[in-house]
Amino acid sequence: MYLLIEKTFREALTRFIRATYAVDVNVVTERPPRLEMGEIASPVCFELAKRLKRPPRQIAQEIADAMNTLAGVGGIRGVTRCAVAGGGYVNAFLDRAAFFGAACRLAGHENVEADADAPKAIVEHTAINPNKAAHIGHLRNAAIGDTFVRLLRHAGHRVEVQNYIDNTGVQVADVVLGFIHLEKKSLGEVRALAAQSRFDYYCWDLYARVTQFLEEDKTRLTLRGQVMKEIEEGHGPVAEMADFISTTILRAHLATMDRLGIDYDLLSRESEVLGMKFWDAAFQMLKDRGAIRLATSGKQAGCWIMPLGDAAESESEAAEEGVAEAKIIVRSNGTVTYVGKDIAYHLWKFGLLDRDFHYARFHKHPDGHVAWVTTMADAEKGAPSFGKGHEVYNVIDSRQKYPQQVVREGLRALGFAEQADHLVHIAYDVVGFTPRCAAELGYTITEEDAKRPYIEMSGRRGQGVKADDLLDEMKKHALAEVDARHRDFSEAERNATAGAIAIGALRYFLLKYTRTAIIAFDFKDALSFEGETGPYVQYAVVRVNGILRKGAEKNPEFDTEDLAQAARLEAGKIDVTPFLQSPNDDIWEIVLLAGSLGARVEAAIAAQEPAFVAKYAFELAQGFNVFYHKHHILSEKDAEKRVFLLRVAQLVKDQLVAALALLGVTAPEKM
RNA sequence: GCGCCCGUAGCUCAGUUGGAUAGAGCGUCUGCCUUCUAAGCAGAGGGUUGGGGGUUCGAAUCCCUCCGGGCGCGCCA
Repeated sequence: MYLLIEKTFREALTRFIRATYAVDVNVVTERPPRLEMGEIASPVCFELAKRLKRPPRQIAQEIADAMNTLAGVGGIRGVTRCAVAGGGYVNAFLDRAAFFGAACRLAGHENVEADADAPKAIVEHTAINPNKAAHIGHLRNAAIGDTFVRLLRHAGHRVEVQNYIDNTGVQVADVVLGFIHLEKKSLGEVRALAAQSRFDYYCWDLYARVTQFLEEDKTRLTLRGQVMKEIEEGHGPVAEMADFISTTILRAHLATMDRLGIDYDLLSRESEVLGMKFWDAAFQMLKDRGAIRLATSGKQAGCWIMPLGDAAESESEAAEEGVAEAKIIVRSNGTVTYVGKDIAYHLWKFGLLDRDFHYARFHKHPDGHVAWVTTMADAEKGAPSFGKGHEVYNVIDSRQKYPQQVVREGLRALGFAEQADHLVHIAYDVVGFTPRCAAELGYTITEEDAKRPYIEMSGRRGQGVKADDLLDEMKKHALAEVDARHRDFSEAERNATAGAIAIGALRYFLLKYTRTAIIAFDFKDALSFEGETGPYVQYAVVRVNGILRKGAEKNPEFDTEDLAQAARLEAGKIDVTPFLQSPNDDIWEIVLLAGSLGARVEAAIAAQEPAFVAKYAFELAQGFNVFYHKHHILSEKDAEKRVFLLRVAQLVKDQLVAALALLGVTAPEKM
């Protein structure tokens, strides 16, 4: 609601300024520091003052006067008047009653449905190597990605969610190596093991052992080389074991993500990127379009290289100095590098490659949604049209920034400038431990590590908090709290409530930090259900539930009267203006905030920053708690005010539920 | 060496394209449950926005410089 009025106000200012002063300025708006100064402010006159060489206040007065005439005849919908403030701000005051009515009508229906033929956004996230259990660093990736998907869908975008599975890389090979050389297990024995234990946890430990095994004696790396070669050939017992491991662990990852409500449309696997020869097609394109060239001298002789940035202009100098300024795409032995494969894959994502995968159904999410997988086998019928994205968002940690840039440059070099501009890297920083937390978990840390602000999680070394362990721990914690409060709950209620709280706490914890913040994980922070946490927000919803429930239960005699009053309120027969102008504006404050979800979602999408929405949910819950303590709804004597307060509570609840849904969190009925 | 990110209250972090008096949470201290759930609320205390310059009517935000921390730059994936 706020978003709409803000936009209208901005447009009115822009039009007026262009018509009157014949200048084009970017009109920005913001919230004034205090409500009595209005709800929208624009500092545009400071900029105009410079250009017109006139005092800002004078211009502001002219604009405000003009806007008032406009507003008076309904020129700016939702705005009652404008005024000059401070040194030259133009402030707008909203029609509070109209805002309230519109916000109530819109609440819960703000999301726009996407057209089936609208441009598609592809979001890739999660992408965990399928050789060990997921840890909370992986969870941060998935939570950011999943929330971003929800934001895009809320705003009416068509979205396809992909999870890239590197099932042929060293990480899987290392676990295969572990089973064969350290444990001397056959495929049959590995299968049996997987059937009777948590396979992803088992591999977690084995992977760490393999890492150590290889570090102890570098000559053992030849074993890895052998395993990788056999995996790449795609048949034989080693390849079969690799496939079994990666597939089993992928299922474990999906089960973990299902606990958090994270869905995928497509699981695209490296094995098919290789098997379908995407690279061959891309290689031809790169050569045809002159994006890469064969180096004939210097260190990179024999490699196919892609000049980068400045190197493109000064390549001869670089060659003379023997400096490697270009990115190697194909090695001198003819094998393709990681970026090469990634360029090929991104050509497919944008629908620029004349090849496609075969698809098969792989997994059914709890909500019934089917995740498809790429396959070398015959295609199953009924697959949606995958790929051909208009925009591509990759949620990958910030260390991958350089390779992502190279892929973008590759697209540009191929002449796909528009696609290159539409390839967005949603970078986030890692999750580490506080040194204290690492020590608690029993990891040996050096003295140097102890002084660091955080210690990195490492699947390779087997150091990390496993996602399922943390979720279990949080649920246990939540269950204890539920038990202490609600002895009357059934077993099913206890579980459902504790589960919702655990997910709320975990997802909020992962999303409240902005992407550039390094999360130093500590159980104390993560397990907290007080203050700026998911449960705090859920609790506000529960409070509204309580009011609505009690209102109906305890006062049946109220009921008929309130129903009649509520009907009058919806019909606009009750003048709510006095309620929204109470001496200190406190009710208006919460109504205004409740009507601002759309504006926050837009900002979150523009900045690709899910934390904005988490922050909003917390602020709204906080605002409600203040309102809740100040206005006792059910004991309010004035029937008109009572139904009004009740409607405000309902409005806040609707918006809290909507904001939580964007974060992938639900609120229980009671907690 | 080159490039990117970060430095804000005791701790952990916000601060939307430069805007009005820099905000939360945690922790500390003081109050509030016989009225809708205290997973809550009210209040107190806590700041040279790493230092120094500059641009601007206006800087936590932009530029320069220094200090401190992190990451990336491979014929690894």
